[in-house]
Amino acid sequence: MGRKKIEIRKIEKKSSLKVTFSKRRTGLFKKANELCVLCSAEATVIVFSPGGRAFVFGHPTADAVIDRFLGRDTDTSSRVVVPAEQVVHGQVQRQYLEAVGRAEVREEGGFWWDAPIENMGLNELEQSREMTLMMMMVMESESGAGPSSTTMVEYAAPPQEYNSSAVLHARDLAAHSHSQTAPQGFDFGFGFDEPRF
Amino acid sequence: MGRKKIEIRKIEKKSSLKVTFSKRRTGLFKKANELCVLCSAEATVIVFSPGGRAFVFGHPTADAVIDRFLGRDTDTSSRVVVPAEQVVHGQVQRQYLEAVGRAEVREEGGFWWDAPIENMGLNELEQSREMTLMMMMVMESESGAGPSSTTMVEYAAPPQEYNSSAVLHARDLAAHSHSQTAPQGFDFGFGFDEPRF
DNA sequence: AGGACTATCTATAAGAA
DNA sequence: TTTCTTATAGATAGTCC
Repeated sequence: MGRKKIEIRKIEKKSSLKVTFSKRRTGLFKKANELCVLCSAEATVIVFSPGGRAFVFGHPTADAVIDRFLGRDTDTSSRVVVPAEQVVHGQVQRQYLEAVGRAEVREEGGFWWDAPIENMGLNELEQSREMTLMMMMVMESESGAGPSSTTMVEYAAPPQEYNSSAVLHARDLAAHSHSQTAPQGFDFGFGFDEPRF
Repeated sequence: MGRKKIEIRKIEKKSSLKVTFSKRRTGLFKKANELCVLCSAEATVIVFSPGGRAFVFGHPTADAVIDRFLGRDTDTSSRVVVPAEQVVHGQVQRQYLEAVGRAEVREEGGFWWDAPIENMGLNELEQSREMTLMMMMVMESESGAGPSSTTMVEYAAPPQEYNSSAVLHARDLAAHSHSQTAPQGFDFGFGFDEPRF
């Protein structure tokens, strides 16, 4: 899709690889976003660069999950990469967080699934339990149990390299939703009698 | 990208939505795959259709994780959607599972991370712990600790609607790898002294 | 690292099988 | 609902900032 056709095989040239990784990662997230909006689907994408940095598109839940495994505290931030606008379409509420520089922002209402994310200071076992719950919530949110929120976040890979002065956490961003109330049940546009897809 | 430009907003026409979802999901997975191969990156994509069915592209780990949350046993199968070929590129070994009808296949060597996946019959808490470990392994595998395997799998959404006669689990498929031994460390083509990406 | 700029290549909307 | 076809919209390789 460029000046020249390329084979799909590892790019050996270091500089090209970086550029391509960046461009295609952005493209992948954009595609994921379009799929979500067009089809009222729920997509979560996690990409690890060869250097070990995690880039995430998806639920704030995935957001928190990654944080945990990077050994971060909730107040530790990660750099927001994408959403320049927030959109709410159809009956499945969907919102995009918008980066607002380093401004401090608090959520207006917050989602029902945000609560457990804020519980810090758990022991290892409890954290595991919590993650399980979070994962389940991801699944449940799709079942029509709650609103849906999508965001794209870039995570600095090694905690020790974390630079708090240049990053912003998704959870600290304002959620410019038109409505944060849970929709009264989803209308997917087709019945459940039919074979699901 | 078709005969006509479309707005990125919820498709109301039921039939169009289905077709678009299917096409774009496939396209998204393809893009994820290309990103992985081109850049030695590690991508995991989970898409929930509006009907609640989960489609996954990524590690067999993600595979197992999803299984767990769908309340399935390891021996429960899911339908393989994609990989028509297996590929091994560069120094980061990457392999694609190939669907072989309903034939029963066993892994030749299996990966180091497959072991915990086979441990069934755990209590809820242990399962959580296990999942935690699996998630961590996903992270670690990117750090150069082990080989990398990618597969695309479609999961029937509700366990109760699971139809064992028409599906095939990725873990039951033959891994046509040229080599299943762990690579002697990864060469990402650039040093770690430099800023990671 | 990200943008900007094209020439090209690729994904896909529509429609029909 | 997977496939094929074709016209187009969109993504991106190469290159310069």
